[in-house]
Amino acid sequence: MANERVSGATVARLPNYLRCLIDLAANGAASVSSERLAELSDVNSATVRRDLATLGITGTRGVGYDVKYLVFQINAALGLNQAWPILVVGVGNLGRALANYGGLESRGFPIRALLDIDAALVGDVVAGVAIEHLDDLDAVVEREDVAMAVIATPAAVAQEVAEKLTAAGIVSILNFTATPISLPDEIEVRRVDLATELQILSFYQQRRTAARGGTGVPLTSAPALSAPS
Amino acid sequence: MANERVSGATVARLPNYLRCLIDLAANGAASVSSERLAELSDVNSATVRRDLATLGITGTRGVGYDVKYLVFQINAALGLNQAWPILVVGVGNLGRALANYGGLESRGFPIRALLDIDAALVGDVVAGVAIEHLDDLDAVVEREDVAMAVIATPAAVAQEVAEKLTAAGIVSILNFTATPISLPDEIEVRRVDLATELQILSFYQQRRTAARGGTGVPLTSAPALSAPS
DNA sequence: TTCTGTGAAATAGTTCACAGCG
DNA sequence: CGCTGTGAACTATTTCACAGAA
Repeated sequence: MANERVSGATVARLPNYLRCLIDLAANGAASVSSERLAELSDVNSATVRRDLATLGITGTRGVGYDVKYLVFQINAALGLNQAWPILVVGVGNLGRALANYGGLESRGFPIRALLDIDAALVGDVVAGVAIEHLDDLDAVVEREDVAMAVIATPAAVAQEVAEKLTAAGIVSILNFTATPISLPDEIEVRRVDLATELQILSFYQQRRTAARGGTGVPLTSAPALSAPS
Repeated sequence: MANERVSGATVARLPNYLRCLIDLAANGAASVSSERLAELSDVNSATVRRDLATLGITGTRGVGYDVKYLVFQINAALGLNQAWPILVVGVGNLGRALANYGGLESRGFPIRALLDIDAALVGDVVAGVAIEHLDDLDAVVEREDVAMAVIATPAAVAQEVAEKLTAAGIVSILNFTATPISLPDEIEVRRVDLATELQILSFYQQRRTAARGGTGVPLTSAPALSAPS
């Protein structure tokens, strides 16, 4: 296969390219220039060209890239030419939100199972999927042939759940809780945390406010620091 | 104020340091070495030292950093010495999940308002907050003095909602929909998209599978590409 | 002696700018 | 002629490694 070593930065941009390309295709565009795709994805056009070149994807000089081919190739690079069934552990509000959100199924990640430790929930059907008990994890993984899971439990049990998932054969985990989980290197984990995102926003917002002379916001400001030499 | 220019990479790590430090403090640790904090945060210790130095935070040679002081300083750097009230637009499953998730309130982001366009929802109370109509946005922003908002609507209306938020005076937005929104530079926006995260996981998973000789997974593999010279 | 603070080296990622293909 | 593909310059970020403070 053609891909050498694809940088993390490149990988992170691929889903965005894909989304833009799907829009373009829906609007009937047959080809697209790196310039245009760059504009839609909010990156530099050289970056687009280099990312694609890295994947071994080639365009036509003087014309651009074939939209359909590009979609196919990026899908292939991301491993999306097949659907990846997923399971969701934790059917609280968040788990339900995920189950009812059609965007996963439509983008190639059908939710095949919902698991919880609460026996009272077992058997309830959410978005067409019956909730099963976490104790049956092994059987579920085998039955549905899933390799990816989303953890939507309370943070306190995330690590424990992650270990069970790993033991059951899950190899990629999206952790939606506030605590990071640690697993062997061969398991791929990504964490998404709302509070983290808001805190980052807060940093920039605070800075902006400070730059404006601190109008309005009554910051309990830190004691002045002696700057290091 | 002591902060020169803090890199985005550094800012993104601060919430993680903070979480680790709060754990340490809860366990009674009075001081922490960069080595230990690095280990907990899964980064290199030199990175920790440099990040802190960038913020003007200084430790004690031979000892480490004072945990409580560090928490205070990072909080200050992130602008978290005050609470940032937020509002959530879109009270579907996701909006409800956010409203019921205590992790935001406890980390300094109390949800002060829930807005929706569906008149049938207006007046319902979710997690102690009454749903209001999006048309009343201006009044709500003024009344609650909020500067940050989370968009949890269907993707199709995200852009429109974002513009209304901006017009109403919101300056930081967390976009939880699949489509990016574009706004003037002075508005800070972050997008979190589930499918994007899963696609990134998929890339690494596919690669791992391929490396193992493709056992099991029946990938519709792309036609072999001629590698560029 | 331990652990910070930081020059300097190394690595990663972006962008320019242009030769050259279609 | 327009646009790709890519050397080479540039910028950002990480990491090493060590002088020096407590």
